[in-house]
Amino acid sequence: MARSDGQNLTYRIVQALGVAIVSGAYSAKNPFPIEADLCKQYGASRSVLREAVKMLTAKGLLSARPRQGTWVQPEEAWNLLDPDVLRWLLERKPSYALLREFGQVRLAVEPKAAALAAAVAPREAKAAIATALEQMAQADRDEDDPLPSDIAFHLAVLRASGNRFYSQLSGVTESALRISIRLQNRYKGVRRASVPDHKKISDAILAGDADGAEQATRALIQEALELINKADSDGVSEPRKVRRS
Amino acid sequence: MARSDGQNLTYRIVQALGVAIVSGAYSAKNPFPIEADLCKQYGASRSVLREAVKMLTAKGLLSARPRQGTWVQPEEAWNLLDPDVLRWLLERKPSYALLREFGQVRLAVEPKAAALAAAVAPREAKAAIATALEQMAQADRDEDDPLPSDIAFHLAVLRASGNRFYSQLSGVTESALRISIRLQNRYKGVRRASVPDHKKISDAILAGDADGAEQATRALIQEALELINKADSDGVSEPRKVRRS
DNA sequence: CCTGATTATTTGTAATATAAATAGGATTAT
DNA sequence: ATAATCCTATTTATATTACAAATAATCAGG
Repeated sequence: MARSDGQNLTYRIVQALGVAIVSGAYSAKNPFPIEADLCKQYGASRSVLREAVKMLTAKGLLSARPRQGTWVQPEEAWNLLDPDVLRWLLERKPSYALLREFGQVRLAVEPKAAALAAAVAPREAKAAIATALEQMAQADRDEDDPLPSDIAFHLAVLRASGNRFYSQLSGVTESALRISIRLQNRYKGVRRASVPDHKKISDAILAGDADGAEQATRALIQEALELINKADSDGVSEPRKVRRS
Repeated sequence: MARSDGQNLTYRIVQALGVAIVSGAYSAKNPFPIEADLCKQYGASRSVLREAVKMLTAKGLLSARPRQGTWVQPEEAWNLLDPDVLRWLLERKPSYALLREFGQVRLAVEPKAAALAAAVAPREAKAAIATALEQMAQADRDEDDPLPSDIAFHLAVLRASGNRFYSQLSGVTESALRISIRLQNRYKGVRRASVPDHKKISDAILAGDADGAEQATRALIQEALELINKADSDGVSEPRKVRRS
């Protein structure tokens, strides 16, 4: 697994420490503990603990030096685009600021991905988009939760772009979408998935209409972004923590 | 250090293995070695070697299971947006495909970053952009290498956007820009830094003209991207490996 | 007060032992 | 013969201990 699930002790510690770090649990008055103390705290051997710390170091969260200890890196050094890091941040410390910033990324990227998908995606990739749309419509009719198919739709578009960096973003988009859409639900009440808006995108991509796909996607995400800004300025309570999956 | 420089044994092994992995050194006929063999190969203890492997696992390059061994993840799982991973890829295995894909990312992101910078950047951040432009002009006059100031300019714009994800991208943009601009040099002959094009961007940002900044940036990157495509279809030799910094 | 040696602390590296997981082969029952 | 089960070998996971290296803090001597 690429993700840090709870399969073994090391990954459990990575998860626990990662969450604690991005939640701001460590600071000047509560510095990051030394190895020995963390071993005691988690009941783990030095080997395991050091491996966990090294994984967090690889994600830009920590840094270490002999005698100086191990410390939390400044936030600018964190690999925000690492799926684990972004997930920890969004699940434990969701903020309108972060949602807005990620919304801006989506607004920059997804319309271009849709345009590329329209222009160059192979038949199967386009089919995956159509399938996600169909499931979304189905969920809408049955008044099921549209979230999974909504997410699947956006990921399918990113993947269909054929751009590896965009595909890569699907990993982090998944977390962000989950939080964003939950916010929309709470703000607008029971969610009616905007099937027609998504259908416009899908139709344009299937028809090979790059411009149309780009504009339709931009409109959709612009709306989501505006909702975030509106909820923020209206002072709607910050999006709540989410249960771990 | 967030980057894997050669400070200690673990990081040297991370670097060596990371490069080997992204270069495709391991495959079905040459599977990733078991711990014991890697220890011998690098003359390191199991602790050090395991910590290095864990760091590469955190970057999505490796995965491991008891009895099954450690193996290289499929390329889709690699954290392409990890600065180390992208640097290894671009330095060791630069391809037009990857440069084009990263160019598409820049084309999506940088114009929006410039627009944001024009709209919201504080005075110091704008000043940093102006300074980079000035150094670029200076280098141009003195026929010095314009590369460092060119890079500094783009990073300053990304940072001035105030969007943490865009700032984050500056880490990976640095590697990609270095390769891209080298390519332009070889293709167009001695490079004359396009100071006027960058000045347009800087002026618009300083004037708070978001649309102007966006369009000027788009034009600049579009040109760079077209050059990559042109060099590719003209069959110009693939960009060469770069010495390690 | 400064300078340089000393010490103490923390991470870095090494070596070894045992546990857990599991692919693949051997065994047994039907 | 086939299927289910057990066994075994291999590889990573975890634990423990020891020592090395780096360096901040302390102390001694001028």
